[in-house]
Amino acid sequence: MEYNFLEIEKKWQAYWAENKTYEVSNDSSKPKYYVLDMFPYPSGAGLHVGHPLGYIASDIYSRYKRLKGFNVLHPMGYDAFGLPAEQYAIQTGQHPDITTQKNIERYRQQMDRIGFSYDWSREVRTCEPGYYKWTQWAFIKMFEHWYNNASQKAEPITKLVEIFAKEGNLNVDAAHGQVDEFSAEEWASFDEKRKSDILMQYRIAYQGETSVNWCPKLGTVLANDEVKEGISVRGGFPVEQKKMQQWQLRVSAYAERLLNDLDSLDWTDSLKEMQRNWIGKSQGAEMIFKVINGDKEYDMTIFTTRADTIFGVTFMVLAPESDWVELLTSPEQKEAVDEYLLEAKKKTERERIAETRKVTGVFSGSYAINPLTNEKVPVWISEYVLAGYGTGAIMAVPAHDSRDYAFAKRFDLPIVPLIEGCDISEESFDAKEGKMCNSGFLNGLDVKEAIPAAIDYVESNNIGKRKINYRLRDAIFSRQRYWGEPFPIYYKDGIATPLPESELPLQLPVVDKFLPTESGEPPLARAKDWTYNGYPLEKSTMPGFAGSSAYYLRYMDPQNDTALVSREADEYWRNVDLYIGGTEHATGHLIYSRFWNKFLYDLGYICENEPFKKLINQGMIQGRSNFVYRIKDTNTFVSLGLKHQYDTTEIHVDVNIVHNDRLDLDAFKAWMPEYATAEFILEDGEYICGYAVEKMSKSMFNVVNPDRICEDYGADTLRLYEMFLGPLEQSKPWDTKGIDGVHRFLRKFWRLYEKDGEMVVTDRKATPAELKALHKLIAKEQNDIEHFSFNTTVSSFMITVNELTDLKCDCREILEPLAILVSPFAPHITEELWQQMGHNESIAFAQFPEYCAEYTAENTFEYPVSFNGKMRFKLELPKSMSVAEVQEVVAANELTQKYLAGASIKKIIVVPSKIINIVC
RNA sequence: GCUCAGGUGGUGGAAUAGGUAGACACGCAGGACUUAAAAUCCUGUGGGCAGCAAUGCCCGUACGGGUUCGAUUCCCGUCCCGAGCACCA
Repeated sequence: MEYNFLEIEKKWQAYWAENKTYEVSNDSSKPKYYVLDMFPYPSGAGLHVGHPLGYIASDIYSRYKRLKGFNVLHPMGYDAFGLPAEQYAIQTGQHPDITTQKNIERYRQQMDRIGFSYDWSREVRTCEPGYYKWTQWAFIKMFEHWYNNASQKAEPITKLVEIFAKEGNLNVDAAHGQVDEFSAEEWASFDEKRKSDILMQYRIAYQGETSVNWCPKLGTVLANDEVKEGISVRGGFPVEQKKMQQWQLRVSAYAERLLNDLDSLDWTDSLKEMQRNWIGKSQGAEMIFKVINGDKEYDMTIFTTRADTIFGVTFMVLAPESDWVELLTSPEQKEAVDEYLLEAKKKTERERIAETRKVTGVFSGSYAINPLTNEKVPVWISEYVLAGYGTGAIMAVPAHDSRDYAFAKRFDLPIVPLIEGCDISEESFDAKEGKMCNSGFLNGLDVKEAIPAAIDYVESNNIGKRKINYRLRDAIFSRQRYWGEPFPIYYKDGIATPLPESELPLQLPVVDKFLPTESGEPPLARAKDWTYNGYPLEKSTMPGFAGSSAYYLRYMDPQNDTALVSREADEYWRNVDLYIGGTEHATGHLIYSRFWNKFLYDLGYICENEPFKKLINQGMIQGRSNFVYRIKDTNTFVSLGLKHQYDTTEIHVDVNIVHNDRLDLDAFKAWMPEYATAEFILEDGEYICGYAVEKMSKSMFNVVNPDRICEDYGADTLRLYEMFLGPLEQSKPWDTKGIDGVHRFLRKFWRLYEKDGEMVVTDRKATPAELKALHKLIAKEQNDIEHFSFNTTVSSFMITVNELTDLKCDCREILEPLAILVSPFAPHITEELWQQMGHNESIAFAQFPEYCAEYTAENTFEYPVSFNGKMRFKLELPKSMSVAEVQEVVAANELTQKYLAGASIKKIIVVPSKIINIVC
């Protein structure tokens, strides 16, 4: 019987579904292991071969862990709220729920076909009320808590109110927004609205005016990680800065913990580094400068990491959006400043980035007094200072900061060097090294000593204090969209109030259209009676990352309608042991999830401080596009090797009608009507296509659908081939060139068990050579899988099967464990073989550990013998021999004498089971 | 500009704590079976030199140095590709 993968795979997929083979219990005496994939957004295009890469790897690991005796939680679900479904709804009027359900169905079919061992009884969908109830619940909890810097955790807002009533806010060390100091008496005198406004500045989920990334084309605001180079990640539309009232999450309160706890995680260094950069901790000092506009005087605070350069300050710079601009613009300069601000405002974020190196600015007309030298320096306004970082104002030290230097050169401002012997004629000297000069009491100190010395001085003279700044911003949490979680918030006399928990979930209302209203309100304003007890409900919805921030907790206990996750379920599963997904979430989802997890941890709802212990970033699978070359103004196509003889146009051709870069001519003619009459200039009777590695996308005609691979080769071949392609973490183009080799392996594997249509598995004793082949594989496979080196594991399978074929192996003693070893990679074929051998219980795979223990390893080793590092011959010796014994044997060996050729041995280096080197 | 990860045959890639570089697979070439093809199987396949031959020798992991009996692996410098951040004071 031939290896009939279509029949086999259909049979076992049905069997697994019917027997609920992969459902997993929360109640088990086995140790737990939690393997998670980043759940997909179900897009209309379906899965392409790139998507399953990580899923196949996690499935292999899950199956492996089950074999090793773990109770494995391996769930899957859908990140179902999102922009594409809504954009589609706007265009077609089709409710996003309908398209989403349809896409999910398609995804499920595609995933089932690959033979994943997910426990589908635990599936979650972020757009279902039963799920988003808990997203809303968490939001209310964040609304009802504040972050206490003293205890380094979230605490109930009711406790804060008690403190305010007792002693005001003077001694409260909290993460907060703009608030003035007040006493207990003052607090008592405030009205409800004022109290509510103040508390809002402390809440972890809070509402406030902020400069946001506004995307006019999408009609919504976006988070920083949803914008790349001034363009929206989804859709690719320009983004501008706009001040708006928005819900936000005080992620910045957790900056220090998010940073510190990275050390405890088993993530790649590059990913941790990305998060460290995103959090962007910098230590420095805040300093107060007196600023004078005509006869008015103010104290202005700036932030610097280089307090030591205070003697070199020759001007100050404000961000154009800074509140100081209005206060410090002199009447004479008003016109020039207004003009500059207008220019700056007109530019989109993208233009500002593009003009990064173009120096612009305007003099405000005011002056600042250097608190150490009492020198008077001008205050300028320039785009190169960012409003959102530090205080939006800086002291400029052109000698030792490249940006200040460029500005000083452009506007002809003085430059005062502060480090002995530094050359600042061409560029600033930014390095933190050298001896200070021109710096009063700091003279002679090394820069590294001068920084703390300067800050000490500033602190003891009350002109500033030590300060740590983070680049991490609070997450903007409102979206002016329809297809997202509604906020469980209503406005009672203008005061934002959470719904009672019993009212959750607050379901997404019915609307007639999905566009914003004519007056610019979000789509929810179209809903009839969008109120609670007669009070208006919040009209914006939550962003995409809301639903994905805690989904891994929900899988632990997906049907629970009284808690996000029960205490028992959480204490059993704890957190994700292995998380596999793309690196594109490094500064989005992976920060928000860690924040969300830490918040719930602070409140005692869950027992682990970090959500994802180990994380692996699978590489992207790129497309491999093919090209044909049309001779200009004809319908004739010339093969790659001959195209230089003609003037041609390069045209993308569907990779599905190209095999090993050879074009299928008939399929090409049938592909599009305009090519029906195409003519070809061939080389050696074939049309050779050009190729390029590009992103896999419809427009490049390079999308390869996994269904098609399953159809032609089978799911097991697809699984093996995706792993064989190269290291998991590496990005690589999809190229079907090698898939035949992998498919050939599976057929060889099949033939090991079956000859001439019959199962040939005997009960004879295995030979030493057969046992050796198997043991090599067992040792290699365990080590490789633990290191996620799946590509080399597949190679080892091939080697072993080749060896056993040569040995004409037919004994159960070898073939039974071999099937088990291959099963995580190719589960369908191994189940079938297992069954045909007479083992009906597929669950018998659990015997794996016994098989490993039963066999002992080889006890001799073939040493390469080198002379001064050059390998000469091999020598087989028992592993149990001591180094001294080996040295003796080697010295006496006749081949040694031959290669010595009269020279004398200086020493013999023996590395057990590695090498023998003779130094002579 | 800063940070991180890389650079190995015609191709994808192996080499686990510094120990036989190129496993395995693709491709290519030759052969077996066949009327023929497909499928399958076998052999060869980094470069150079010598030899009828088995075989032997030399060079080779981006480039230049260093440490070592021995370096793809460790250290220093240069070049090149990729990713992330990008006026963060």
